[in-house]
Amino acid sequence: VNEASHPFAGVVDEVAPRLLGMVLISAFGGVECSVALTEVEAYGQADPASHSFRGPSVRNRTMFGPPGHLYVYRSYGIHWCANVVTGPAGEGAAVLLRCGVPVAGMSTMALRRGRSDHLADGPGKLCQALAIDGSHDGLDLLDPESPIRLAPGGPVRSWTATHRIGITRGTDRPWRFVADGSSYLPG
DNA sequence: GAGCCGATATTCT
DNA sequence: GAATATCGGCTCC
Repeated sequence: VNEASHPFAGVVDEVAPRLLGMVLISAFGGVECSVALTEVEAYGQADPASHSFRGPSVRNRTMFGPPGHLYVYRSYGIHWCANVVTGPAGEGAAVLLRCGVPVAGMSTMALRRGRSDHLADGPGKLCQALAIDGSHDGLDLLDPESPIRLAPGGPVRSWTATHRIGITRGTDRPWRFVADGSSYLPG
């Protein structure tokens, strides 16, 4: 499969909304948990808000790898955050997965979260519910053998683009994408 | 619900 | 030393 035909090889802010409605699945210990993505954010090349802005480093090197792979980083020293790498290898772009609605494995996700609501309505919570951590950085999300993968989901009718959350630079870019409709709202 | 704040690891100045 | 792509507990309403 050449890079140009890869589903996530395009420009990050065009790929990002296409992730809405897709199902992120984790399978550990024979238990499959999944969420349908409802909120994502694009982080691109020459983007001062992006981890890739200052070039490759030990932390962000996965961002500069091929598209469709999982980039996981630690946020505020406490939480894990998951991203889908986009664009051709070498570009350094990725989409942060901010929110999803539970699809399967709810009881396991509730155990991991220590509560039965608000299972994946935030980037750190989403990773905790799916048991995603730094050891999973670099996994190929489109590999059927991968314990963490992406699958097509129900269609998202429409989405809204707004400013990104929790950043202080590059705030002008409307690169946060939220699926419209009550069943897809964060929270 | 909104607003404040501490926890904590890694990067950057 | 300061900042950070967050969260949960706490106070107030």
